[in-house]
Amino acid sequence: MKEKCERVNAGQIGGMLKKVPETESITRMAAVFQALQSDTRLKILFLLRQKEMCVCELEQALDVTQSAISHSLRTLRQLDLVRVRREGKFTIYYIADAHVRMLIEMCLEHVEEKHEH
Amino acid sequence: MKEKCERVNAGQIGGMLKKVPETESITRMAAVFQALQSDTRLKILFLLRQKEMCVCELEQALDVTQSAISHSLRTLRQLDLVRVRREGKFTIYYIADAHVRMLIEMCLEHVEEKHEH
DNA sequence: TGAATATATGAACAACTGTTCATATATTAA
DNA sequence: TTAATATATGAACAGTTGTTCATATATTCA
Repeated sequence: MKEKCERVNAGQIGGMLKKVPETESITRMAAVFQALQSDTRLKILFLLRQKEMCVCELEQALDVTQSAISHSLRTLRQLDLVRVRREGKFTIYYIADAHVRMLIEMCLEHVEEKHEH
Repeated sequence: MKEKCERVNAGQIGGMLKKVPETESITRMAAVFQALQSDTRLKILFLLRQKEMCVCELEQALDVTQSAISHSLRTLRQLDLVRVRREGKFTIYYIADAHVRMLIEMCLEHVEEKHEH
């Protein structure tokens, strides 16, 4: 650690660093936000927020290939942002939990608020 | 639109699509999540959550160059996730608003919950 | 069984991102 | 003024991502 700026209080900063989540959590969070960073995946979540859906329904709703949707769903699934249920030959996807709903709603509020004036 | 899967109800899907935020909002959200997807920027936010800080303090706390921090801060600033205030020769950064705090807290809860069992 | 439908996966490529290095600008103090 | 400190910016490169295409697997129904 270099001691440069007069505002720096090394002890205080040390204390603050302890309150930053551990690297593993940060990396996991980065992965979650990274999954939420694609237009396609966001649209999928805003659809699933209204009703659980199978892949073909999503395919009908979105303007990308079935392959792209499937890849997107896998990403969301791996981070437990959506969950799956088999129903005969259909695979039904749905939003995992309230956190996920909150995340996209908070973010939507944030971006819409900024453009109202 | 192709009409394939027997579960698809084109009318219903049309109605659901209307409730998906408009493309501009989605794109803006994607940009916000994209900004939150980097370890460095997340650490910055978890530090700023505790106390507003100048760039050198962040430099002291994080293990990246001043340039990298400055670039990261610009990204966060452009999306109104953090705001700036000049104080003499220092530039003080702070979390923009409650939405941002919520976003990182929701995500942290999500990832920590998943690893407790 | 076999054909049809539904979904998943791997490869490949263009596009994008984060970092560092080098340098520019802004502010203060001398 | 000039020197020192604080911050910002542009270029460039390695690494990562999202999509499509081609193909594989799984389930149902005849």
